[in-house]
Amino acid sequence: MNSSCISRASLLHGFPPCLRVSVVQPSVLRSYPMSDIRLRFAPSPTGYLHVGGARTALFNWLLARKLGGTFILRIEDTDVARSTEESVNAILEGMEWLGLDWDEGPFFQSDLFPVYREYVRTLLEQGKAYRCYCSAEELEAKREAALAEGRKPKYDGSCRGLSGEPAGKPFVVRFRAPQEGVTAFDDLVKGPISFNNEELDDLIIQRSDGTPIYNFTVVIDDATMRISTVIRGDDHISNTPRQILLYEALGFPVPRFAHVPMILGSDKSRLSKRHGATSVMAYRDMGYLPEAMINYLVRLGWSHGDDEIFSREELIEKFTVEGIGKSAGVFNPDKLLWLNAHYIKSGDPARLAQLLLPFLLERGVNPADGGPELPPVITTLQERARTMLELADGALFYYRSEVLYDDAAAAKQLTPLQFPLLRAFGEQLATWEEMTPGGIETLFKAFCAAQGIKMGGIGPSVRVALCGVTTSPAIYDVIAVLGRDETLRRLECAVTFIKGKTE
RNA sequence: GGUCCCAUCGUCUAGCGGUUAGGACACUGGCCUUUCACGUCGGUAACAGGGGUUCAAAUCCCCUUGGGAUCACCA
Repeated sequence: MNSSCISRASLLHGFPPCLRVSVVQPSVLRSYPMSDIRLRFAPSPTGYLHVGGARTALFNWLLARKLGGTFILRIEDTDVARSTEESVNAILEGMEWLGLDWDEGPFFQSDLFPVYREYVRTLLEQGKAYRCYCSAEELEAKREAALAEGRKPKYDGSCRGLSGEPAGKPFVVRFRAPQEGVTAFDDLVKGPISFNNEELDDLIIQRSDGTPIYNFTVVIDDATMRISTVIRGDDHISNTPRQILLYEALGFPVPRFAHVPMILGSDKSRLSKRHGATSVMAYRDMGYLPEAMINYLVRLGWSHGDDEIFSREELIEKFTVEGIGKSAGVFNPDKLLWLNAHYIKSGDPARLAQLLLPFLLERGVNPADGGPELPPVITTLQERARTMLELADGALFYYRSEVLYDDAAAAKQLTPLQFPLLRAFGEQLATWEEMTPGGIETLFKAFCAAQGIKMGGIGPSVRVALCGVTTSPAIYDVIAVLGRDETLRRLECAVTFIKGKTE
């Protein structure tokens, strides 16, 4: 291995003592010697955490956890104009919601500008970079002309050989890229990829305002943070040869690359808002569980035989880069919904109760104000809710003091014909001992036998009396959760309602 | 347009020379059932096209076609 190169690089180019986040530095020092496996997620804070970014983060996190490596979060905010603090917070919030914890960082590239400038100076001194005085307008004009004539819109190198330095004139710094030869790498997911160097031009590494540019900072950071494998979106493939050239010019070892395919919308174009929500947090607000999102995301582009359901532990155990597919995949909300339903169905009611609370409060219901305990309520609803929204809506009737009768349901089930039945059933229930679902079922059976009716003769009207609607959890469960007193109260209300109707 | 990447049911995918091409979502038929669901049993549905290599190709190679990415003083 090239570990000697790595340690040399880190010794020579370690972090300056000026990192903004104070908790960061001790962990840097502590973790560096601990592991050679170092992965990172490096989003740019120009928006929320979208599902594509989240999946990239997940793959990095999974590999780090599987191999006992280190997972680093780095915020790529070198574009001061487009980066915002809200975006940083949104990304952090998304990562936390998904449970993707990081071992080092978050680092901010904007804190490292002096470091980058130092490397630029070195490259300049070594003649591996040069000042370019062409204006942005000039360049744009040349590019358009080239495109119009069908030539490559590539920098013409006019400042390559400049020696005089017009003082005071603004300049950018360009990397002097080799114009011949081939740059190749063996991508961990795509296989061997190579580019002719003549396709590459002298990329700008520092703007005229002195700030560095992504393709440069990403190399410096991945090298100094000793990232062993770079897992990122395959929209970065075409950047990779330029970056490799930079690694070499800087004398850094080149990391391994794994370019994961994009996520597409239903029309197979790049996933965007017009396909629906793309923000991870939007899914939380729509009532999705983080484990469903994780499970969905990991299966979009990664597989382990025919397995579909993975716990976090299983993922850490089974994840491999080899399992990542090469082709882009369509984001399928239906499957996400199915996974969400699965996790709601099999989730721990007490935990779901915690997660459900905000949705309930949003609907003006606070279980703390009275009514049945939330976990048993959830148990009756789990297999009929696909999202937390549906779970919340389904739980409302338990907590409303007034049952809201659906017109059609009341018209059909709360009739004078049912009046004596409901009243008689209430009388039976008032003295019934066993208030468990099974016990209540026994009561219903006995009641039906005594009245000479079938379940269909009493069940539906009791349901409407208690829930107000014709669709609800199993009626035995509802009664058990509501309790005798509340059930009797609602039965009485229904009886009164019928009486009111006939008068 | 140049360069690069990709190609199995509608969608996510298994397959890594020999399979009746499997699973999942969705759709759909039956069963279960006091409602709605859940569950369960079954069904429809794919190797983009053309050349090779091979006894044998969804699997390997080439071409075509189709999709995507990228060509910024964005990341």
